[in-house]
Amino acid sequence: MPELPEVESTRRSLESFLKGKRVESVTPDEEDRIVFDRNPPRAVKAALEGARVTGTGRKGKYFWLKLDRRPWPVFHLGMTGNVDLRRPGGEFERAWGGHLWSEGKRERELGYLPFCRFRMAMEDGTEMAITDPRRFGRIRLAEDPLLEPPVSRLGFDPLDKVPSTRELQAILKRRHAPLKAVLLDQGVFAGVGNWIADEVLFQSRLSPHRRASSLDLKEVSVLRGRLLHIVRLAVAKRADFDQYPKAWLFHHRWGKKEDALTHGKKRIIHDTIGGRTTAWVPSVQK
DNA sequence: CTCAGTGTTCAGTG
DNA sequence: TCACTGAACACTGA
Repeated sequence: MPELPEVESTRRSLESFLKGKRVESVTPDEEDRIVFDRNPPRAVKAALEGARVTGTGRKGKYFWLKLDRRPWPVFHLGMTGNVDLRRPGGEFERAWGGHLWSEGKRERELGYLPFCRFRMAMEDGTEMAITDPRRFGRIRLAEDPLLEPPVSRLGFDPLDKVPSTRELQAILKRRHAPLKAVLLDQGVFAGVGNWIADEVLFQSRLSPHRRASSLDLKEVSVLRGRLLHIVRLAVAKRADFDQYPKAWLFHHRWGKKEDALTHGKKRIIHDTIGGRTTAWVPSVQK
């Protein structure tokens, strides 16, 4: 699920649950060499246990905990990763969405989270868990996340420093790939994922097949404006889908239904562009 | 049984 | 070197 709004909402939850607290114990999945691809589980455990969380950071879809010593843990949730949190004595709840949603009843009763790859308990009993069925997510250590790959290779974060329309046009001028593919390029638009890219194109009335280099200044300006609007609104809503405006393509794009229509009753079609399913509306997007 | 999926990386090619 | 494309990764659920 996680694109920028889900990850930023997760970071904010972590900030409120963990900041200022000391890590009591860490329980990684000891067998997992996929999620822990660079640093073994025991190294992550050693880095965290006994350290105090002083804050959190994020760029694009990567986020990290700041500790009172180095290195710091850096997380990526991949396609199916999620963070669950619980207050002392409480139940695990998802770190993003309108309300922190509860896990299923069975899991609650058993105190068990399916596909749990990492668990951390603070001195006051607060707990954080990462679940990830597909294991495309990653947990790594870094001395300074912003200065080392992969975070250092990211482009601009739409919530952070955004290039001017002219600067953005200069970047796009160099790219001949379809606009959709370039929007997904984390080296340009850090944090943009499949649904945000499609939503930006829909609201900008631009075809996902357009070559990025073909946009005129006005089109770049609209694209830039829609990107900022969509990301800011989604973050303001804490990535609670139900609160996104009814007119957003988001609510109608799922399922690849043959007869899918937008809020305005326009036909939605699905193409594969940049290797990803792209939902778009030919009668609106040119 | 087959296939797609809210993501990233790497190999091959131009 | 850079840009682009498609496959691979891992696993569930439709």
